[in-house]
Amino acid sequence: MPLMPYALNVPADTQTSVRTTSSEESESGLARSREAFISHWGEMGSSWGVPRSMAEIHALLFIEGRPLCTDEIMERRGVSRGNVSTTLRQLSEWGIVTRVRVRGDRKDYFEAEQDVWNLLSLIVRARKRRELEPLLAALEDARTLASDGSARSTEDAAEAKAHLARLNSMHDALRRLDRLSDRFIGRGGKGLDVAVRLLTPLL
Amino acid sequence: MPLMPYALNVPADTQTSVRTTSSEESESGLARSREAFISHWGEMGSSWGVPRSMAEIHALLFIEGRPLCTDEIMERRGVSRGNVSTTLRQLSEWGIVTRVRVRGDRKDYFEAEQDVWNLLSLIVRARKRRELEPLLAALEDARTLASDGSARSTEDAAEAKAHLARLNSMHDALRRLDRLSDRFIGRGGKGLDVAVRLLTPLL
DNA sequence: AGATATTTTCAGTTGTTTCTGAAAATCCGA
DNA sequence: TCGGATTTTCAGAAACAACTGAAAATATCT
Repeated sequence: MPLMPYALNVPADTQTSVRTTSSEESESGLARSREAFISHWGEMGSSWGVPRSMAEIHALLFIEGRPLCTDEIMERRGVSRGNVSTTLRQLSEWGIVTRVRVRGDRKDYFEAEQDVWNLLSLIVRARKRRELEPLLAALEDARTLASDGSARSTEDAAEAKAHLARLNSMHDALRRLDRLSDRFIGRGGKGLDVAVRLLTPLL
Repeated sequence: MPLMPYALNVPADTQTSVRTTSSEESESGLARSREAFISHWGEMGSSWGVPRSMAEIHALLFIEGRPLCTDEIMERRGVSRGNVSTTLRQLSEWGIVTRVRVRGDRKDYFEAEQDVWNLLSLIVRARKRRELEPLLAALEDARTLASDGSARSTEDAAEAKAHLARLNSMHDALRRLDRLSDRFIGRGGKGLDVAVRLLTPLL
C-alpha cells in the first residue's frame, strides 16, 4: 500500500493554452485542423450518447495516428487522470483503441484503429451487442406477455391481435437490421467497406 | 392576456399507479406488454441520445396505434404538460408523429407513424441532416485548414500529408454512408425495406 | 523484497440536460 | 370580439451523467 502521494495529478507544464506537439507558438494550420477535427468528432459523439470527452480522446488518438501516453492525453485535452483511465478502458473494450508497449518506457501508450471502415465496424458491433440485441430480447418477452393473457371479450381479442402485429413488425424490422449488420461487420473487417462499395453502383 | 390560471396542470385522476385504458384493476398481459415495450424503447432511446421521456412518449403513441391527446399522454406517462408539448413538437419535426384533428373536439390529438420501415427512414433522415452533414462540412473545413499552412520543414510536410490522408479517409467513408442513406431513405418510404430485402439473399 | 512508477477506482463535486409548472400566447366557437 | 379552452414557452428546480482528485492497487525495476 502506498505511504505517500507520489505523483501530482497535474503533469509538468499544463496551462499554456492549447499545446502543440512541436515548436511554434501561434498555432499552425495543422494544429488547428487537428483541433477542429477533435472538437467536431466530440460534438458528434455527444449527440449520439457518447460522452464528449471520450469522443475527443478517441479523436485525438485517431488524428495523431501514433501512440500517446496518459500524461500527454491529459495535457492535450485538459482532463483528469481518472477520466483518461476510464475512457481508455472503454475505448479498448469497444476495440477501437489498443494499448501498446514502448520499449524502455514503463508507461502505457494507446493508439487508435486507423482503418476507418474497421473503426466503424467495431463501433457498430459494440452498439449492436449492447443495445440492439437486448431490445430484440425484450420485444420477444413483450410478445409472450401479450399472448398469455386470456382475452375477456371479442374486443379485447382484436386489440391484442393488433398489438401483437405492431410488436411483430417492429421486431421483424430490427431483426433484419441485426442480421444485416452481422454480415457486414463480420470478422473480415472490411465488411462494411465491401457492402457499401457493392451497393454504391446501385445508387 | 390571461387574468387567471384556468387549468390545473394535473388532470383529474393522476396517481393510481399505472393506469390502463379500460376496466381491469390488476394489469392485463396486454397492458404489461405495452409497458414493457414502452420502457425498453425508452431505454434504447436514452442510450442513443434521445431523452428517455421523448422515446417513451413516442413508444406510447406507436404501441397504442391510435391518436392520443395531451392529457392522456400526461396521465399515462406521468409527465408534465410542458414536457409533452415540447416533446410532441420535436417528434413532429422528425416526422414520426403527426397531429390529427378529431371532429367535435377542440383538443389536438397525435398519432405515431405505424409503418416501421418508414419510421426508421424518418429517424435516419433526421439524424443524417442534423449530425452527419454538419460533420462532413466540418471535415472539409479541417482539410482546408491543414492545406493552408506552409510547412516549415520536410518533416512537417510529411506530417501534414499523413494528417490529410487521415482526414480524407474519414471524410470518404462518412460521405459514402451519407450517400447510401440518401438513396435508401429516398421519398419512396420503403427504401430501407427494399435495401435490406435486396441484400438479405447475399447473407 | 523494497522502492518507485504507473494505473485504477470511486466518493464526492461539478456541470449539463431534462422536466416542471404557471404565465403568456393562441385558438375557436358563438 | 369575447370568453373559455387549449397549447406554448421558459425560468428555475430536479435529476442525471460526467469528471475530478487522491487513496488504493498494481506493475516494474533493482
